[in-house]
Amino acid sequence: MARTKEFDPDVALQAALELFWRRGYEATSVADLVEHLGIGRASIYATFGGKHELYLKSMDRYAETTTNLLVSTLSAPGPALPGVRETVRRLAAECGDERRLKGCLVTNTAAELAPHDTAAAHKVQLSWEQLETLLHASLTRARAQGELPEGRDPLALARLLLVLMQGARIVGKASDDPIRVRDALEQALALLD
Amino acid sequence: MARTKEFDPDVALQAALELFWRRGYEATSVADLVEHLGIGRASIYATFGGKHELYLKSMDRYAETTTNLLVSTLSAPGPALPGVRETVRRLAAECGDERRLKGCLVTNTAAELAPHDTAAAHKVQLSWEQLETLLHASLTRARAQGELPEGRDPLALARLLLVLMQGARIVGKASDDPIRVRDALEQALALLD
DNA sequence: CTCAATCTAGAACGAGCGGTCAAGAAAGGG
DNA sequence: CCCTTTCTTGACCGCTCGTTCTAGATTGAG
Repeated sequence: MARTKEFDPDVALQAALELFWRRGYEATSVADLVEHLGIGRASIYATFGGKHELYLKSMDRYAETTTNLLVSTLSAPGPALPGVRETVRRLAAECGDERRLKGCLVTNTAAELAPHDTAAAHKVQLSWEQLETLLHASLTRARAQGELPEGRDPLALARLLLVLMQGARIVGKASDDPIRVRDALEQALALLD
Repeated sequence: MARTKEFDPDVALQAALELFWRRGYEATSVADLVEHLGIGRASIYATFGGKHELYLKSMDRYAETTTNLLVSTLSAPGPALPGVRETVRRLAAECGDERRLKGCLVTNTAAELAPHDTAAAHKVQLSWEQLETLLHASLTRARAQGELPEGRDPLALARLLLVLMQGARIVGKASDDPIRVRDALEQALALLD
């Protein structure tokens, strides 16, 4: 048999995610990854295949985590709107502390890589499709349960929230005034009353 | 006297803006700039000072152009809301053709540079401040003229539009379905009725 | 104990980066 | 015509990038 790995690939992937999330793709060098993952250069290439593949795998890990959180928030029985509000308000809270600097990995990827990296762009589209679908489902349920006034379009509202959430991540990243983002998000939530 | 320049610095700056706008900061090399500006490497450094300074000057040029367009659209006499609607709908139109791939230089800068480039971050904040102020002014005028229903908060609405517009640029960049962005923007415009 | 397999550590690779410099060309006042 | 000044050209700098390779260490089956 062969020698056993001295590190946990899952832990290393999480560390890579943190780094890419905070600094972006181009600004993260392989040397940075070696330092923060605590494993050798060659081990990274043997385990993950290279910088670009590692980034894509980090995106997968990120999507799993956020989807799980999203599903559990939006799938509570009973009224559906509170889950939607909580999702939006959690975002507003993140834009109010230091987490805002990292933004959202999907949003960051859309801005930095999507125009010239089809694999990354595809993952971005999948993530947005999923978020839109989950919001659409919740809003449809809300309307069926009478939580949403007549005449509101659940799909269009879901798209509004989707686009607004991406904007909030971007604005939060470069604007140190959390009130601006909170105002915007609260205005959108007012559309649900 | 000395030899005269063989190129127009203004034209060169505009070409640099186009390149940075399309590809971003890191992905644009000095060699790319030499090729697209049609001037020598040393001329770039003598005229603009270097890649980073050239980027900041490109941001200034971009801000001038967009501010001029914005002001002229929002400053028509009479009703104020049509100008706001036109501004938002023009954005929706841009997200529907190939211009969506470039996004907005300010939004792109916020995503790529703001966390670790204070000079760029400052220019981003100025641009947003200006957009928010102009929208706020128009919405305030609209309410004073009775175009906006009672109970609407002009500043909060301006912030909603600001954040939403940034989101639209990002989503438009990586999503080839223009309906999604248009739905979102139209939903927001519905808040003005 | 042997051996094949798989790990780790780190040197080394070519390519590309942003930036600089030296040499020659153009312009116009004296 | 000369001379100072500023331009252009293109070679060149040191450095960092992502990736590969080599050498040696560790593993467990036979």
